[in-house]
Order: sequence, then structure tokens, then C-alpha cells
Amino acid sequence: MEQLSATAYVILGFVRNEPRSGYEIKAVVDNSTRFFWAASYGQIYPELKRLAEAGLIVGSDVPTGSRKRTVYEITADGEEELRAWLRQAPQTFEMRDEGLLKLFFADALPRDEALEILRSMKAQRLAINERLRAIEQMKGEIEDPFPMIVLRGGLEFSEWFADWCERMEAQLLDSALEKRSE
Amino acid sequence: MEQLSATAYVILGFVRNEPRSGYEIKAVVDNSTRFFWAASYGQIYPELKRLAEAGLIVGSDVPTGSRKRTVYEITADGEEELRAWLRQAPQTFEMRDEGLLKLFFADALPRDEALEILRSMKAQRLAINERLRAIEQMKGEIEDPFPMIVLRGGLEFSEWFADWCERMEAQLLDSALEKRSE
DNA sequence: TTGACGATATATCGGGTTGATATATAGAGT
DNA sequence: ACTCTATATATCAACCCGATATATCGTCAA
Repeated sequence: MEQLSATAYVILGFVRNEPRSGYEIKAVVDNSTRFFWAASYGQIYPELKRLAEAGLIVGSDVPTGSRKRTVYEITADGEEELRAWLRQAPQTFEMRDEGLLKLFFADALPRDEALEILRSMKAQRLAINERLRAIEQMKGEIEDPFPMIVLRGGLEFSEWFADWCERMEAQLLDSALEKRSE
Repeated sequence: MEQLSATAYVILGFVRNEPRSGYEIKAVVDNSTRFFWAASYGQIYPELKRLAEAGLIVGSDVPTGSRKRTVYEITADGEEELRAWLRQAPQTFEMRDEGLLKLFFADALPRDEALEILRSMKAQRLAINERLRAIEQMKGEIEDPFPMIVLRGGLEFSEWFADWCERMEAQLLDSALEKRSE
């Protein structure tokens, strides 16, 4: 087995404690890691097959009536592979923020329209914050503290970001006023 | 012209005030928007041709000796297209953070190894912070305030993130001690 | 009870994106 | 003369995203 993609480890992580179908993995990703590591069906299903072939997970058919369904669980090899990956220093960090991109080029707009970008960005951050809060409410007590730490980190981040937008808006407004009174 | 990709607008934004070659666009992206919107040669060169065909930019051959070189500048249509895009509320926000992903699954490791993830993440944030500081030093005075606002936002973000890692490490250490003294 | 609707389940595909590699010339330094 | 880096463009496999297609299940209201 050569290099697995990070998405493969997402799958290993999610089938570690309970067997899950591809559909369930997608659902749980969309409510958790999606905010910092997304995965689509187009990745999940092929990857499940590859991982099963490599012996890192095993699938079993558990049909619901006449609708077929395969759930996967991790093997001992899979657990070891997951832990080995966790021990390596994280590399990838990527961000694509259309808001920051527009703000970067905002000089092409009249100043009042430029400020509107910051207001949109703030609204976007607050919307994310609410989604995360809803997820936080859903979660019961669990002994594994890490998912909650990450979730709370997301909450703090969205709050910091919203606040930054607000401060930058105020700052630009101030500097515009100063200029006028010069 | 149907929907342009956000990367097309990156190009429009960077050829707005001065003519640039594809190579120069890549270089300037790598020193600025790259942290929140990257672009590769594989996107830039084809996109330059599409934009030229659509009349949003115009290219002119400016060879250096016998090495050919095409620089592009924006047209009036291109400027209008860029402004129209800037006026629309930003949508895309994506993040891929292998550190957060590992932290999320860190329960699969012994606690002391899990803490190592937070230490790596903090180091990664501090390294980015230094890169941004180096870029900040390079920039002289310019009348367009937005690139600097975004850069300073990046600095503040990396500081917030590094601090968060530190706090979470301390918190986990504390809770481990409490458990032991129960 | 039938029909509509949303959830479960898997598969596929066009299009965007990445990172690496290939080719070639220019210029600076040793 | 040679080497190394920067400039300049092109290409490609691999990966990833969002949307769509297909089909069954369970539920609830007309």
C-alpha cells in the first residue's frame, strides 16, 4: 500500500469505533470534519473499496429489506495505519475564502461598496457560528474529548473572524472620515 | 461569457493596474492571495487565453531577447466584470487543515502523543506568521489599503490560532492531571 | 391505500485544482 | 566556460467538488 490520501484516513477514523456505510460516513463528515476536511461521495465510495482491498477495513452486507447496504469496520492493520498517520506532523493547510479575495481587490470599488464586503463576510461567519452551535447542542456527553475541542475551536474561530470583520469595517470608516477632515 | 471561475477574477484583479505575464501573476499570487486563494500555472495560462478571447484582457508580445513573453492588461469590459463580481456577496469558504483532522481523531493515540499534534500545529502557525511578517516588511507604502488589511488579518489569525493550540494543550494537560488525582 | 416526500444507499461525471515535470532562454556570479 | 537561478510557457496525472441519476425505504396526509 503506497501513500493513502488524507480522505482515506477520515474514513478509517470514522469506522474505527462503529461500523458504518458510505452514506453514513458522508453524513457524519458533513456534521463534523466537513468544516476543515470535506469528503464527497465521489471520494468515499471508491476509497472504501480500495481500503477494503488493502485489508485496512472489512465490509459486510447488511441489507435493509431489498435495499442493499454494506457497512465497513476497521481491521487491526487499519488501526495501526491510522495511528501511524496520526503520529506524523500535519502538513496540509489550505484555505479558500472568496470574501478575503474580494476584500483584497476591494480598491476597485467605491469605498462604501468595499465595506459591504466586510459586512457580508461577518454575516457569513455568524451563520457558520450558528451551525456549529446547533451541532454543539446535538452532541451528548462522550468520553472522547477531541471532537468537542475541535468544535469549540471552530466556534471561537468564527467569533474571532466576525469580530475582525467588524473592527476592519470601523477602521476603514474612521480613516475615510479622517481623510475628509484633513 | 458564462460564469467565470474565482481564479479568473484573481487574474483580472492582478492585471488591473499593471500589465503582467502569466509567470508574474503566479509570482504575485504566491506572495499574497495564495494564503486564501491559490492559483497554479495549470489554471493561469489557460485562463489567460480564455479571458483574452472573451475580450476582458488583451495580451501583447513583449519578448526579452529571444525569449517570448506575453503581458496582459485589463480592458474596460474586464474592469466592469471584475467590479460586478466584487459586488456579489462572497460564497466559497473552504478549509483543509490536516492538523485539526488529526486532532479530531487524536483519541486513537495515547494522550501524550495526542498533545504532540497541538505542538506541531502551533509550530506550523508560527512558521506561517513569520512568512507573513517577511511579506509585510517587503511592502512599501501604497495608497491601496486593502492588501495590507488582509495581510494583517492573516497575521492576527495565525497568532490567534497558535495561541489556541497552546491553550488547548494546557487544558488537556490539566484535565489529565485532575483525572489522575481523582 | 395510494401517492408524495424525505431519508437511505450507491454510482458517476464534468469541471476545477494541485503539484510536479518538461522545455527553453536570460542573466549573474565564479 | 560553467553553473545556478530566474523568467516564461505548457502539460498531465491525480485529486476533489457538487450535482445528478437510480432505486428502495418509511412515514404521513388526503
